[in-house]
Amino acid sequence: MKKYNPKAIEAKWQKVWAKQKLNLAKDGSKKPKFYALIEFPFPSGDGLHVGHMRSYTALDVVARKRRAEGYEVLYPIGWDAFGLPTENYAIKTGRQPALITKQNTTRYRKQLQSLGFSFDWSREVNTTDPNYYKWTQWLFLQFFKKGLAYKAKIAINWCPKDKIGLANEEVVTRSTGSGQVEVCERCGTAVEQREKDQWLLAITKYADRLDRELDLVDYPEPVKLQQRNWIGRREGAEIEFKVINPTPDPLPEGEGEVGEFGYHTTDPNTWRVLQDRALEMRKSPTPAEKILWQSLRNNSTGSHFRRQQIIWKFIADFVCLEKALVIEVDGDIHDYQKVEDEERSTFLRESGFKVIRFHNDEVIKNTSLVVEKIKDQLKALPFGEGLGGVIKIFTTRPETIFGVTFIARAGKADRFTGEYAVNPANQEKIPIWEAEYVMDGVGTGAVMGVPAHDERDLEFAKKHNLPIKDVPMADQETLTKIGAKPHTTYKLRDWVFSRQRYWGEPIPLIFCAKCNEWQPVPDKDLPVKLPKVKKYEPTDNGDSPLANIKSWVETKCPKCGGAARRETDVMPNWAGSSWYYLAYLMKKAIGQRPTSLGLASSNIKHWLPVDWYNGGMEHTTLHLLYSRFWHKVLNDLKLVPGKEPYAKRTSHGLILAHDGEKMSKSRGNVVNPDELVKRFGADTLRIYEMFMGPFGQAIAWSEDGLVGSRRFLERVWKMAEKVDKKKGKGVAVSDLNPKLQSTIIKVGEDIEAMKFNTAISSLMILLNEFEAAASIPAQFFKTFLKLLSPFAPHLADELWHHLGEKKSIHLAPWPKGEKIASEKVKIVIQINGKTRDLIEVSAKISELELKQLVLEQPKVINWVKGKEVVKTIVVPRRLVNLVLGD
RNA sequence: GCCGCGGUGGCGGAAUUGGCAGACGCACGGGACUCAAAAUCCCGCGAGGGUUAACCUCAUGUGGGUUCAAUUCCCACCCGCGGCACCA
Repeated sequence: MKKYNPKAIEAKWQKVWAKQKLNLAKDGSKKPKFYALIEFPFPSGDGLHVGHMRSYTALDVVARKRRAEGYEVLYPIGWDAFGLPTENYAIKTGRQPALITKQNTTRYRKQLQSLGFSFDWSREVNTTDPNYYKWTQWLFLQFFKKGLAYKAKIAINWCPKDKIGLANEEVVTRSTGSGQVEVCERCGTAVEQREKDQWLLAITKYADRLDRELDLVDYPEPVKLQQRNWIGRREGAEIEFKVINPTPDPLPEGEGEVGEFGYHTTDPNTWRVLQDRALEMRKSPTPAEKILWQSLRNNSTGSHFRRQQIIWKFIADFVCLEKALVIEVDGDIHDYQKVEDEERSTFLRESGFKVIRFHNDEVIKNTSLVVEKIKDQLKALPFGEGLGGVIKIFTTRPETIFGVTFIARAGKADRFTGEYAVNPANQEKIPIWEAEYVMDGVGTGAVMGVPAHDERDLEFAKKHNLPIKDVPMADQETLTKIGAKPHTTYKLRDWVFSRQRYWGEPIPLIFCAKCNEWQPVPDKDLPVKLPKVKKYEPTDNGDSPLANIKSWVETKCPKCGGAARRETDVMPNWAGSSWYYLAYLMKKAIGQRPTSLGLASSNIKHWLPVDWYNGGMEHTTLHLLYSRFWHKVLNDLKLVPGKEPYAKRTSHGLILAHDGEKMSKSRGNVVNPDELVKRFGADTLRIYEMFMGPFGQAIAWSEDGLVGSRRFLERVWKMAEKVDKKKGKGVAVSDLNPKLQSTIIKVGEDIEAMKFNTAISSLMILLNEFEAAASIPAQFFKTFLKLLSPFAPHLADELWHHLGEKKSIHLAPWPKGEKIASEKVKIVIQINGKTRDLIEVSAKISELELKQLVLEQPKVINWVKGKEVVKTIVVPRRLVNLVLGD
C-alpha cells in the first residue's frame, strides 16, 4: 500500500460523493427526517477561517452519523451576503458589491468543498440574490400589512465629520480623561445622535411569547437565560399617586375646597353649576368632539384624557392632567367669544397648562393628522407637570408601598419639584423629586422611592436627607384597595429595521402624498431591485445613497396612480438571516412570484422544525431572537408550521487567534485553513479541531497539536495493512471485543453530547489496543473505520475500499454497541479514604468474600496492624474503604 | 454593580456526576534504528521526600465546611473571559 497522501484521496472522494449525490436531501423521502443547520457564513474578503470550521465540522459529524442511522438528512449551506464589510469595501474601491460578493462566495465555496463537508449544495442560497430578497421583501410586507411595521423618529449615530449615519457596529467606545465617549470607528470623531424617521418591527408585541415559548425548545440554559434577560419580563403593579399642592398656586383663594382631582375651584356653588354643565356637554358632544374623543379615550394616545373637565371656573374640552395638556376644539361660536377665550387661555397657561386648539373642520376631515399632532405634543411634554394630575408608577415590589418616602421621576439633575403626592396606602404626603438615576422610557419614567428596600432609593434618600422608613409589607387586599393594577413590562425594545445604507434589501414601500399613506409594493412588482449607483456612501444628510437616484425614487402610487416616492432605507443585515432556514426548503418556489401558497409548500411542512441548530453565543439576543420572532409571525399567518423554528440549539466556543484575541482582518490574525489543508490534509484538520478542546469552550488557535492528529491518521493508515495478517505476541483477539463494544457506545454518546474531544480520544485508545494486539479481524477494523468516518470521511472511505468494500463507507449503517459486563473488575482499596491498594477480582464476588479478600492483602494487613476496623464501606464493582479507629 | 461561563502538570485537556486525580494528545528527556538527521518504534514524564526501590507526603484558584471518601456538594473570597449596565 502506498503512503498516506491526503491531497490525492481527499480530492478523489469529494468528486465521487458529489457524483453519487450522497449528500443531497430527498424531499419526498419516507425515512425519518433530520434537519441540521449551521449559521451560514458572511462571505468576507478575508476568506474562510479555522473558526468557521469548528461549527461546520461538528454538525457534519452529527449529520453523517444520522445518515448512517437511517435518517434523511438535510444539511444545507448558503451565504448571508448583505452587510457593511462588503459595502465599505465597495466604498473604498468603487467596485460593485454584487461583484465583490460573487468573488468571495466563489472562494468560500471552494474552501468549504475542500474540507469535505456533506452539505447539500443543490440548495445553496444567497441573501443578495434578487430571487432571495424578493421573498425577504414580501415577508416584510406581511409584517407591514399586519400592522407590525411602523415608522417612528429614532436617534441614529451620526458622524459629523464623515457626514454619514453609522451602524451600531461602527461606533466604538473610547475612554478619555473625562469618561467614556462613543466615537466613529473610522475617523475617531465623537458620534452625535440625530433623529430620523425609521421603520420599526413591533417585536415587543411578541415579547411575552418569545419568553414563554422558550419552554418548548431544547436550548442550552445559558442561551435561554440570556434571551430571557434581554426580553426582561418584569411583573409588578401600576399604582397611581395623586399629585397635590400644585406650585405655584395660581388660583384665587375662594371659599374653596379640594375638588375631586385635588385642585381648587372658586366656591362650592360655582363648582356644582359647572359640574352640571359639564355632564350635559359630555352627553351631547359636537360631532368634532365625538370623533376626537374616540381617538383619545382609553389611553389610546398612551396618556389618559378626560373630557369636559372643570378647571377653576372653566370647562376645558379635553385635558390630559398628567401632561398638563388642554385641547380645545372650536367651532365658529368662538368668534363671538374671543374675550372669554383669551381670559381662559391666559389662565390655563399661567397655571402651567399647555393649550392647543383645533377647528371643528380640521378634526372631522383629518382626524389622524390631528391625533398625530396631539401625540407629538404629549411626547414633548414632561410627565406629571400640572394641576391635580396623577403620577403612574410601575413597580415590581408594590408590597413595599408603606415604605415610600418620595417619588422620583426622570430628570437631568436631582431637584425637588415643589410638588407633593399622596401615598394611596396611608395618605401620607410625600415630595416629588426629579432624579438623575430615574430613566425615561423605563417603566413609567417614575419610581416610588422606598429607601428601606432599594439601594438606589436609599442612596438618593441619604444624599437628599429624605426619610427612610422600614415597615411591614402590604398585603394583597391593601394593594387591591389602593387600585394597584397587575402590570408586566419588558426591557425589549422594538427592532429598528431601517438602515440609511446601500447594500441591503430595499424596503418595498411607497409613500403617496395624496393618499397620505405608505403603500406596499404589489407582489407582482417584487423584487424592488437595488439599482446600480456610482457612490455607495450615505448622502450628506444621512439618507441612503438610493435617495440620490431620482429615476428610482420617483414612482407611481400603487393605489391611486399619482406621483409617489419610494422608501430609500434598506433593511438591516438581520433580515435575510431571519428566514434562511425556510429558503433552503423552497428550491423551486424561490424563483417564482411570492405568494402564501408558494411558501406554505409541503416541503416546509415536511422539514420543519430544524432539528439541530448550532451557532455562536454572540447571536443569542440578535439573530436567534429575531428569527424566532419572524417564525412566530409567519406561524400566526399560517405560512409555517410550529411555534418555534429550531427544536434544538447548541453553541460552539469561539476559536480565538494565537494571541487570544478575536480573529479579524483588522487585527491581522486570521488563520486560513487553505495552507493547513495543503500541509496536513482536511481530515487531519477536522480531527484536530474536534480534538483540541471542549466544543463549547473558547480556545486560542495553536498548531502545536496538529501533528498529533496527523500521526493518529497515519497510524490508522498503517493499521489497515496489518489487518488480519498480523501474527505474533500481543493481546488475544477475544480481549479486543469488549473494548470495541464500549468504544462504539462511547463514541455514539459523545457525538450526541458534542464531546467530540473525548470521542476521538477513545478512538485513539482503541487504536492503541489494536496496535498491541496479535491480529485484528477485518470486521473489527471496519467498525473502527465507521466510527472514525464522520470525523475523517476521506481517509475512512479510502481504507474501507482497500478492505474490499464497493460502496461508500458513508452508506454503511452506524454500529450498535453491545454492553459486555467484564468478568473481572478492579477494586480500589482505601484505608481511611486514602487509596492504598488495587486488586482484581471476579465480578461475581460476594460482598462478604470481597471484604475477606481485602483484609488478606499484605498491604492492608500492614496498615490495619494494631488497629480496629471501625467501619467498612463497599461500593460494588468499584471500591472498599476501611475506616480504622485510633 | 448584576447575570452567565471558566480556573486541574511545561501546554490543550480527561475524570462514568461523590469513589484510583492527571485518560488522550502536544512538548520534553532517555533508548532502538541510522554514517548522520528526519520519520518511525520502545521507555519515562505533577511536585517533594526516599537506599532514586518498595513506599510515603503534598497537590485540582484561596480559606473554611459536610462526608468513610470532595476536581465534583455547601459557605465566603480571589482571578480570567463573555453579556447587560442606574431596568424601578
